[in-house]
Amino acid sequence: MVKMKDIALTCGVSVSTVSRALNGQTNPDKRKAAYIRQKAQEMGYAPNAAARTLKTRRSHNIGILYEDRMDHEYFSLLLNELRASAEEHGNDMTFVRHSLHGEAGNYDERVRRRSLDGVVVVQADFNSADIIRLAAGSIPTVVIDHAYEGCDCVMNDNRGGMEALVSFAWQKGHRKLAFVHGEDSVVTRERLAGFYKQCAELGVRVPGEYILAGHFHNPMACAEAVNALMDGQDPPTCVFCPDDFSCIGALGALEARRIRVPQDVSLVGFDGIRLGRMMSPSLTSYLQDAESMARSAISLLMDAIENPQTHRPRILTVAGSVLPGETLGGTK
Amino acid sequence: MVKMKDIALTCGVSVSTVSRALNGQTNPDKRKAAYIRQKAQEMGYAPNAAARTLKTRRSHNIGILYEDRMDHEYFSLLLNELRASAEEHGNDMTFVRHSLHGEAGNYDERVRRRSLDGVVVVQADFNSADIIRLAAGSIPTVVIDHAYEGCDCVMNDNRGGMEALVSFAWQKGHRKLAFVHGEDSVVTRERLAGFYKQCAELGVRVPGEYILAGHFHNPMACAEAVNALMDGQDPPTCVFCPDDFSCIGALGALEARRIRVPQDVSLVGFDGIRLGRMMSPSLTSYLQDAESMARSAISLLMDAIENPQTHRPRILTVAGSVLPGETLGGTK
DNA sequence: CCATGAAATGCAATCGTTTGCATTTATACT
DNA sequence: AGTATAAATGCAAACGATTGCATTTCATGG
Repeated sequence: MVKMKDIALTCGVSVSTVSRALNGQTNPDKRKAAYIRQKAQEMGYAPNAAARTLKTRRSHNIGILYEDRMDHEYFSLLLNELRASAEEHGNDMTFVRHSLHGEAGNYDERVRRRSLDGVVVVQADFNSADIIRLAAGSIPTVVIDHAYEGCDCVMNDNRGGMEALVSFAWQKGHRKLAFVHGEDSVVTRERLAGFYKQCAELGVRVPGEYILAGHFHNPMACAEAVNALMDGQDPPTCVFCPDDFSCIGALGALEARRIRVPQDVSLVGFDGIRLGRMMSPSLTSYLQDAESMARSAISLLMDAIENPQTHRPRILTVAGSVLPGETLGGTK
Repeated sequence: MVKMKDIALTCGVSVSTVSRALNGQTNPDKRKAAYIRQKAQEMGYAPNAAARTLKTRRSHNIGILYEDRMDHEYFSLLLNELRASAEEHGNDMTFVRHSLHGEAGNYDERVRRRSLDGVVVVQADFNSADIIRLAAGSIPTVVIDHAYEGCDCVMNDNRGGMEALVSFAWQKGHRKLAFVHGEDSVVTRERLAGFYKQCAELGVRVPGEYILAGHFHNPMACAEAVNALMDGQDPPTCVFCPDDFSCIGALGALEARRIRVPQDVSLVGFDGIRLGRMMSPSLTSYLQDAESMARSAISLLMDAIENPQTHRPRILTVAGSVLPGETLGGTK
């Protein structure tokens, strides 16, 4: 493994000079610096990140906290954009371990151990003491799709998205709107708020039995909820699902009952996954702008890392867009 | 940031003793070691990975090389299982950067820079000189779904899977089997081999026009190919697609032509994505055993890392299973 | 030609661990 | 009790970079 010392030897200069030449300092004069850089290149030099981190206390490596399985397209996309954005800022991306040999996690400890410059919390149990401690601590942290007091957050515009979807359904003539929502969380509360607000705005009455608790990313739970809705006295004409994946469960449930979508009942998802556009009937959904969210998150994080004294935590909301599809039709 | 020196001071011992106590060496006697460990815990000590890496040349961090977007469920699953498996072996997982500030990648250099103990190549341009250099180099590397001479590889049983699918369709009465395959690669060649072999075995004639080149994970390309097949003189009764996602494109194309699936034409995918089971008609597919593949890959990698002298590269094949679905029906 | 100041360079300490070797302390045996 | 032996401990040198400070080099102007 070639190191600065080797380069110094070959070039007949000191290690300090090599360091300064390679790091683009002003000191070594241009010709010599260029020469050193060329030699370094030729010799296949790669700076040792561990040594650099040890000395400078900057690892140029950011942590990604992702507890769940990575089979949710929205999160996969987010993850990918985060990585791309991190790379653009010259950072690597390391997963922060959840558990090690079965023992539960102490995220703060793991981040310090690897000298990570900051962390993006993509998906986690937001009520766990461990995450809360991390968010409240002094390590630069950006949380996605959850809001903590005094911590940087980037959220999809769940409220606005829901409002837009409700309006969209209303324009198509729907007046009986049901909402199967996901687990209690900031996301769910925002969507509920948007749903209620827009219904109120449009003068749509929402009977209590039209609001059901389901689960995110769980087609079976959504199917059950839809069955319950259809068994009710006065079934809705349009059902909003927790997400696209769940929506597909709803689709299956309706089909099993010989209820046609969208002729008899319309369905609306959330996320805007690619498959939703390909399948038939295509899903009506809300496309979250994962790329924009990721860029914002990394921007916030970089600012927190580079300007720790002036940085003030912010909560950013990123708008998406309604994605029209065949599951939402007009009413008779 | 509390370090060994601080613990040493509080405990009235030397740094070496702290180090040995914490690393479970035999040296310090049990009582003292326990005391030191307890103090360390109390003081919130986290070992500095950078320092340790610098000294020991082991980072306990493995690289993941993933060039493409992470929106392919099979790869997402694989990635997740790799991470879980890596963690079980006490390793973190860091993405190996693809490009930095636009400049193309030199993977070898990036791996050395971070002192990564090894790399898992999940998805990459297997023909690029850069990947080939990495696979041929001395850094422990495991490649997934591609075969390099003298390098550890873990492959899904593409050949066997294809054979099983062909048999399955044959049992259902299909005799006109078409295959839209993905980009040229080891995976595609294996699947083609399996397809031809099993057809030959069963005495099924395969006209040249039944074999079409498509693309992986590209529903539109697959739809086009299926259209071409249907426009032919003697359309097949069953079409094998490059993967489930593409298969959905085929489904759409057939629907657009008012060809019913599976009554008129059957479809078969590959991957076994979860959505395929939820949607309607559900997809007939081949479920790749991502968990098993990931575990094998990490096992191989750990062996290569820990026993560099005795380790001999191997090519492992992991079998999956046929996933019956509604897109494959019997023939009249 | 020499004094002067700026630019270039090198020296050496440091970051937090690990570890071989020397030294101290404890243990056991005669 | 004295000695041989083993266990425990500490010292100090790495690992590969960065950087403040001292020193050298060099160009410039008087």
